[in-house]
Amino acid sequence: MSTKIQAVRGMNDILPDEAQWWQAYEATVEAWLARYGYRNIRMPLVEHTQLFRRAIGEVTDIVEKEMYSWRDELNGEDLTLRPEATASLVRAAIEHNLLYDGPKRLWYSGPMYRHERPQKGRYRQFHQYGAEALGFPGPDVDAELIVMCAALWRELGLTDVRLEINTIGAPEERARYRADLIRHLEAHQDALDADAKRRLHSNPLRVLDSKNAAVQAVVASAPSLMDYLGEASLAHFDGLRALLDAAGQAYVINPKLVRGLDYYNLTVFEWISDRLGAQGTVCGGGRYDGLFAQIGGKPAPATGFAMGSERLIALMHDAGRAPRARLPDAYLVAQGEGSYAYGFRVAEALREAGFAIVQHAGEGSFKSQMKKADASGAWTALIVGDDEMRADEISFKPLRREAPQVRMARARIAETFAAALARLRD
RNA sequence: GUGGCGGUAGCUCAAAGGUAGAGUCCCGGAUUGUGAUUCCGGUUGUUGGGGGUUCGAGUCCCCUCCGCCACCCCA
Repeated sequence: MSTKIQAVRGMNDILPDEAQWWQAYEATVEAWLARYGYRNIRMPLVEHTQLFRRAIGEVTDIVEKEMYSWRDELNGEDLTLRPEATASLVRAAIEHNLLYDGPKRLWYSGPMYRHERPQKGRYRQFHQYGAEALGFPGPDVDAELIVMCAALWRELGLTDVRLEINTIGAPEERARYRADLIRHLEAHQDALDADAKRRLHSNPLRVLDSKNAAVQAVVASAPSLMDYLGEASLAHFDGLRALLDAAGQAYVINPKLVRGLDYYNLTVFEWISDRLGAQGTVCGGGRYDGLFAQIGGKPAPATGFAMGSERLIALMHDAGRAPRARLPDAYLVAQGEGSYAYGFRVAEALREAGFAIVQHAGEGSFKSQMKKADASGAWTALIVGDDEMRADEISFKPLRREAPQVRMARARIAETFAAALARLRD
């Protein structure tokens, strides 16, 4: 038995080289959200288990077998690490009456937890950004959400992300369809696999997107949900399509797209990439007009999406747009009695002026300090030794351009340094 | 959760049952306080972990952990 402790399965460290990509991604996404008028909201990672059971649905895979749930022995509460954040966000909106003065556009981000078997693009702790438009009933906001995603993909440099949309109607329409679908599936029971049989009564719509060929044959002859939609549902869908068309946004209608969470109605959509293997969905969402009432709030229409950070960042890697790290403007090398303290005052003065300065710490010969200066990627080395201290000066040595080393007075070092650096970067 | 493939130095990978290696990285040196190129030298390690077979196991067997792929599911 090893005594070495490692990270929990499916929960990954994001090391500095990779974190650089995350920071570039996060900066882009958050600026983009702001441009569409979405405001940040932050919910806890832990919620009462009941919230997810009621919001997501008892017979979904998430609730049945993927939630990190436990009983808090200190007070007997049943708690769960959030598997998604829409339920939390709606809970918060109800709890704080956020819609009292009208609709809201909100975004969140952070880790989510699902106990699945890990795979590339699928982790037990994964990260999402989500945008939710609360209180807007019309297809215009559905279209806004979809079109804004397309803008983000462009900005992240991603091509080959395609859009699939569908409508799953109103709950009553879906109930009538569901009854007929069950009848149809029952009539062909012997062709169904174990999974389809299990879902036949609990969640028959999930049978539609089965990958089993025999099941698909049964599905092909099944009634279509589209034929059960009333005038209002059809108008909503037509409205969405008209807006997407007007925006020049290409899409495919996938009648089998039903999505895994129970709270959706009318519009559902997914953005999918073929470059990620089996975990190709990069963003998914839809309308959930019933959720507010479902978890005990005043009814309110709502629509939104969540996108997977790991998957999008994987696509950014694929697209090859490497983020540029901020390299130090100078690496400060010091040698001699009292040189560190002297150098530190110089470094602080430069940092106050906004420069990134790395000061050598610890042991190291002059030569090895210079090697570190080079390896740091810094534009320049600042050198402090006995000579410089005697003259109250600093030596300035360019590292990336052929240019002479010069001495600078410590007084007004920030201005002198700024001017010299600007000349170097010309 | 089911099935398949894999795990050797920080990284990328060799070693066909017989002394664990290469490249890279890192560290030190090449005449006093000057980096990157070059040259010389050095550490890379319980071969993921545990057990078994064998005179001998990185190599064969079992268990386990982790990763990857597919199913499943979704972000």
